[in-house]
Amino acid sequence: MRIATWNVNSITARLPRLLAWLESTGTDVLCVQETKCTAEQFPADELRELGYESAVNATGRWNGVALISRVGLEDVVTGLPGDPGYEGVHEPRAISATCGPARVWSVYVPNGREVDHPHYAYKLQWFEALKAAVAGDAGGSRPFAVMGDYNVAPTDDDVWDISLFDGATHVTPAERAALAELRETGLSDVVPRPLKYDHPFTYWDYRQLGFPKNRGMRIDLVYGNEPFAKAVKDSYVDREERKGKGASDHAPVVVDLDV
DNA sequence: ATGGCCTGATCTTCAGGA
Repeated sequence: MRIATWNVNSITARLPRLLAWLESTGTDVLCVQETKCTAEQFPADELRELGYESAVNATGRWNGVALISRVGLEDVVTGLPGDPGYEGVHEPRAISATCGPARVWSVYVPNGREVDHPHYAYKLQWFEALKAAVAGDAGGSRPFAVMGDYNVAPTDDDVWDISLFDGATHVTPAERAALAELRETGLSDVVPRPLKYDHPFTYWDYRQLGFPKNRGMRIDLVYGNEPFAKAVKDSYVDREERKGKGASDHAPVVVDLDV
């Protein structure tokens, strides 16, 4: 089974690329982030024509997550149980379902903006709720993974130049501690291989030739439990999809499972 | 080419992204 995660930065703007990519890669299950659409605008019909079911948690121009599957989509849970909310709003940042042999989450962790911004405290609270919500399945015997845009670079090597991140979000000890606590529920970081250069970055800023200069970050992560991790045969970042006009600023992370 | 983003909505300017 081929499973992947991809922050598409608007599923409406990305639709032609998304459909072509699903067909060319033969992906069975895709976790999507930043749909940037309402539930009504979500392209369920176009996906169904390709043979995919979909489940979506989206409310408009910001955030939004989805699961797309051609191997089953059952027991959908929309949203994050215990979600702390931001300014009184429960944003669409999580959805989970059973897709064939695996239980899967698609998550879009809050950005945090600045370390002293309320959004950063929200980010850490959101991680706490995520940990509590996934702990049971993480320790279970069924293949299970939390996949998505974590908005945290796990190590200094996961950004192109750590010296440029002094005081910035995405690399702070508190954010990395949140990742470590999440792993302690029984999850491990399924690190993909890069298709070029020496590090599997998954995001490159649109600005200042970030992609051609490989000024990237690895912030799109696959956290799998032991049965999931044992089934991994290959994993890679599809940087080809970051190329050219009409690309998202994130590349898909693909995982091939022997399940 | 010596400087260079993209998205959708509040829609010709903005917030947000990371």
